[in-house]
Amino acid sequence: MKLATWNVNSLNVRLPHVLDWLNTNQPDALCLQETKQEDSKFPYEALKEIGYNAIHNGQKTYNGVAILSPHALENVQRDMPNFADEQRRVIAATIQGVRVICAYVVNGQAVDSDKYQYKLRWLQAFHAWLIDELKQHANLAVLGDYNIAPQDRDCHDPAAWLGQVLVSPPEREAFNQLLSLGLHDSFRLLNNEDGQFTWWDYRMAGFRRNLGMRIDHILVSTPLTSACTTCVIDKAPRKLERPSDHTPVVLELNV
DNA sequence: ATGGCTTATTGTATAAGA
Repeated sequence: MKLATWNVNSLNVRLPHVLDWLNTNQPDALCLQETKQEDSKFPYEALKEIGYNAIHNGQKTYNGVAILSPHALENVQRDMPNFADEQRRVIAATIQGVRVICAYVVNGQAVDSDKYQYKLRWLQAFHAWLIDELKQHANLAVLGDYNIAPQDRDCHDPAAWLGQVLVSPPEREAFNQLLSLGLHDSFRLLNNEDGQFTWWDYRMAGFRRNLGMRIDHILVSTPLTSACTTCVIDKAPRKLERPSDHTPVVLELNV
């Protein structure tokens, strides 16, 4: 089974890249974030033409998450049941016996902002909800844009970013609290290299200079860890014309 | 040097992302 996550920064703009990537990589599930469109605009037909079913939890302009799969998407959940939120950031489904959660975690903007407080509250609710999900699903994968670089080696310049949003201690603590539930950063199960990033700023030639952050993650429950075979960051889509600022993370499992 | 790009909006500048 191949699972992937990709913040596309507008599915309307990125649809050609997504269709090409699906055709080339043939994942069993692709989780998208920042579709930035209402459900009525979602390209169900174009995806169906290449053999992909889709579920979407969208809104105009901001946020929006989707799961694409050639298989049946069962037991679909939109939004966290324990957290009333206007922002469409969560969708989940069971695919071939694996519970797949797609999440777009709050950015937080700046540590002294209301959005940062919302981010911490959101992560607290996410933690509580994942306790329930883990009780129900032994095989659980939580994919998405976490907007947290877990360690200094996941940031191109820890000194410049010290204490800032994406790396601040409370955010990292919230991430570690998710790991404490019995979830595992699949990339770090299989790759110990520094300087491995999933997002690069559009400005300052960030990608060319590898000025990035590793903020997109695939967490897996303990029963899935021994099944993980490879986890790679696919930088190819970031090199295309008019790319998303994020690039896909891809996990292969023997299930 | 708090910007640099990119996206969406019913816009002609602003907000947001990270």
